[in-house]
Amino acid sequence: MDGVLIKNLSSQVGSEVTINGWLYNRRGSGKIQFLIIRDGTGITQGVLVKQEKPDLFDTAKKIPQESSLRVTGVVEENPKAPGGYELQVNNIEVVSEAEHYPISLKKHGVDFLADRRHLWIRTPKQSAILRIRSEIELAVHEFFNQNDFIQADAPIITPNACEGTTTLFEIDYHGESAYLSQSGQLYNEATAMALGRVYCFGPTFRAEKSKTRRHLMEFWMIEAEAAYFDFEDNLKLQEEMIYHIIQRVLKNRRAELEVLGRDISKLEAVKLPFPRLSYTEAVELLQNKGREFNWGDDFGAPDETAISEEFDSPVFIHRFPTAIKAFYMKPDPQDEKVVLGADLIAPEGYGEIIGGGQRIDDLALLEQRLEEHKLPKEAFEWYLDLRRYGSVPHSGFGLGLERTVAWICGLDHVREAIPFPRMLYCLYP
RNA sequence: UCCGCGAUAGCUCAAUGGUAGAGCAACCGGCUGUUAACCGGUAGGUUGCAGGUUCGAGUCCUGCUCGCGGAGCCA
Repeated sequence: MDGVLIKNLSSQVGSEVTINGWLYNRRGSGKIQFLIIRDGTGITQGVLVKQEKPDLFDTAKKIPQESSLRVTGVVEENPKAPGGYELQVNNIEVVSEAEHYPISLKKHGVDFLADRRHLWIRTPKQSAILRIRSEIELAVHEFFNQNDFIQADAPIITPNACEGTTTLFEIDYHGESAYLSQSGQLYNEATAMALGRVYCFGPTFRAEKSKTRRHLMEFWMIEAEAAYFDFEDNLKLQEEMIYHIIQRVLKNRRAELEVLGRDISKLEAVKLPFPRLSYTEAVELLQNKGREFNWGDDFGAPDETAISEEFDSPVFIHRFPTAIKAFYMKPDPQDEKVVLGADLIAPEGYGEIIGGGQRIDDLALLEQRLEEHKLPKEAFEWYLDLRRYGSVPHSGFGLGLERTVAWICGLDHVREAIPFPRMLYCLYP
């Protein structure tokens, strides 16, 4: 259909255009009214003066909130208008008159809005978040493409657990037990041995009964894996990717960040290289801040927040005790008590957004680890093959998309970082 | 699974154990540049469910249901 996007109105001043959109709100008096119109790219207003077009004025006055309409008018610049431009309306075609809309523009609670998520996403803040999410996804693809990574997606339905420890969603696979993927990493290691540098991007499922602002049952993860990448290569890749994402969002989605009221200076403060803290140094930092923490414990959310407070950029915590990390993590040759793994902690208390590290490339050690973790060796035979046939040093990581979106947008809960969040006991809509 | 908090009009919230109320939304009317517009009026209730205490319970007690926040686990 013919039409101009609201975001492009600035180039149409003086000409008559049609906007295909929805009626977001209406303001005005008995003699003049302002139709607030949204189209997914932005918000503008149509102006109607009763004296000039009495019939159209009365018709417009009766159009209910969220009706779909095509508004034709002449574009004018006006600093009072949302977005700086407005339409002197000449015609309105109501595409579909809406029933009484359940979401008013006033204050609502989260429960109420979450139950109507399919409508909530029409509001300026929610749609701004989803536009930023899309920008982040584009930035990721662009970054990997520029760095010679091939997208090779991992399966969603898997025969066994990758790490074996977390709870999985079980499904009936034609009479056989199967599970929804909780990580594509093991498959990434296989594709990396085929393609060199790979990444996968898709939904991931965790059935843990987690009930916090950082957890979803279904979330999207970007996982990269590269052959002949050592631990340091991997950290460098991660920080450059995050930096690239931030720069692209700052460049292309500044207006959306402003809609969200995000403190943009916090994002501009992110600088390369990111600080690196060994686990042991992080423990000392926590102890110096007066927190009770013993070497060998894993960090809780409040610990991560306490560490991130010390830095403007995301901070790497590396070389964790072997006992608290996954079976495939490569031990540090300098100190066998720790592994070459690192978490990236986002600033402002947003917690871990990346987990990654160098993988064990030695067959015997990997077999020993599977035994120690009491994992069924048969299920991992194909994975062990990767060490039998041309094993190489390799490293990778996984980035949680929703946590990244929440951090960049300054959200207080990851549920707003995805169009339709799947949370504990929350499966609708 | 554990700890804490909550459930009153469509929504957001009030109401010492003593007649359930306001703002917004809806509906009617007014207003010539609005910015979650504003002003006047109308209508709107099995106070989450089931028991109990009391002359009297939205309010106190017990159980249940649902929701929220946090912990653990993790991205």
